Amino acid sequence: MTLQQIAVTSRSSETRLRILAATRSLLAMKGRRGTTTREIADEAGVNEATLFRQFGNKDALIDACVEHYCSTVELEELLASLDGDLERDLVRIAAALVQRMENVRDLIVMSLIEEESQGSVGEAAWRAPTAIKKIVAEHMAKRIAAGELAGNPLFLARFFMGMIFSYVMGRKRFPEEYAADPIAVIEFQVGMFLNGARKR
Amino acid sequence: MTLQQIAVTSRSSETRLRILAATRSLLAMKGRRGTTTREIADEAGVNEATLFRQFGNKDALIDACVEHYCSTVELEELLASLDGDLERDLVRIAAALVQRMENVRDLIVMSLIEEESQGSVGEAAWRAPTAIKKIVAEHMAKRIAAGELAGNPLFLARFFMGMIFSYVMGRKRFPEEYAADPIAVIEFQVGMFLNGARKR
DNA sequence: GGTCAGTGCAAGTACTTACTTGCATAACGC
DNA sequence: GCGTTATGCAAGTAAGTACTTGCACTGACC
Repeated sequence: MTLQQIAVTSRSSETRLRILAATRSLLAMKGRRGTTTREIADEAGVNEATLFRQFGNKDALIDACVEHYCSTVELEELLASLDGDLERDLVRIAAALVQRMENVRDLIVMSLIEEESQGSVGEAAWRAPTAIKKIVAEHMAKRIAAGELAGNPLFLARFFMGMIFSYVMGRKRFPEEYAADPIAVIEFQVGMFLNGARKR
Repeated sequence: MTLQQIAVTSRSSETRLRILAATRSLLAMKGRRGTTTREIADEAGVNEATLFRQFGNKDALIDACVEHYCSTVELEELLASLDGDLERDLVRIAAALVQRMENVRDLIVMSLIEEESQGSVGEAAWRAPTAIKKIVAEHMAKRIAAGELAGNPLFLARFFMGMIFSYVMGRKRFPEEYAADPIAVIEFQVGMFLNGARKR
């Protein structure tokens, strides 16, 4: 690869990013079929032909978009931030989960539509959340072993994840109801969860 | 209206039902834009022209479909089935919520897509669930007043609803994970909720 | 038997949309 | 200045899609 090619690639990769961003936002609003390539090009401030020259066709573009925004997340920092205090740890995990889920919220919704759930969206959208869910399950298992919590670690993890999931979706669909401080809501939810699962 | 018209109407109303059913199932799979009138007609075993003669245009058809499947639910029998036992009542409410939400699950998902949430789907899909949510909130208020539960009735109702919501969605998206007996899951969830909210 | 609404059928219209293509131009490294 | 590469522009193609229309048929009612 010559120096020229490198420079050229960097120019083109910038337009690629703009196209991906436009695709993403339109996809969230209108869905796969509702989004037209012309709209994407306009939103990205790019000619429609450029879009096809870069990605080949619409499907490949959407695949690239999904992959780009669902790249595997580094979760080491999350794990590193846990300090052993049950409630504090769960709040931190919940906060991370809320953040990652909101990042790909629209893609998650798309993955719930039957047609999309078989495509690339279905798997990719849940990558970060399921990774965190695994962490949660392991955490639960430890705490159960330590006698702090009671129940099945997988069930608890699912419950925990569902709690966050419904919060993220609720905030999107009913913003006026969920106007409260997110931290406070997270703490309330974790509190409910902890009371519910704590061994008594 | 002559007797002939009545008979005719009953014939046409049967085809209307078939069209509505077809619309619904395709809508769930492919979304508003992804569903074509030709597909609907084929699925309903009806000529495409009939579809337009009956409903005028595609939008009106979809509106009619949504309205038809989101008709207000009679909740008296639910209220009547409550007997004052906190846990048993909550299980019954949860079961009703699961059932109604699953009935309109696809429409609920559609209502989460930005474009649809302004249309007729957005409001109609949540009719039954919000009606039940109101019941839940009143129930919670009573139990809080009675000193059995602690917290804000609205928050509790939201939490309760979110719990069920995530279960219904989870069952759709990850059927293998949620293969367990629904009743058992509901009881588990209600148990978690109760422990979480119970005054201590 | 005659009437009439509801439907099937086939063809057609107007529009959108994914995708292409040929050419001019701008950016960049040499 | 020169070649290469990415892009803009404009026009076009092929397919799909919402919706229409005219005609023939059926089946219930009078």
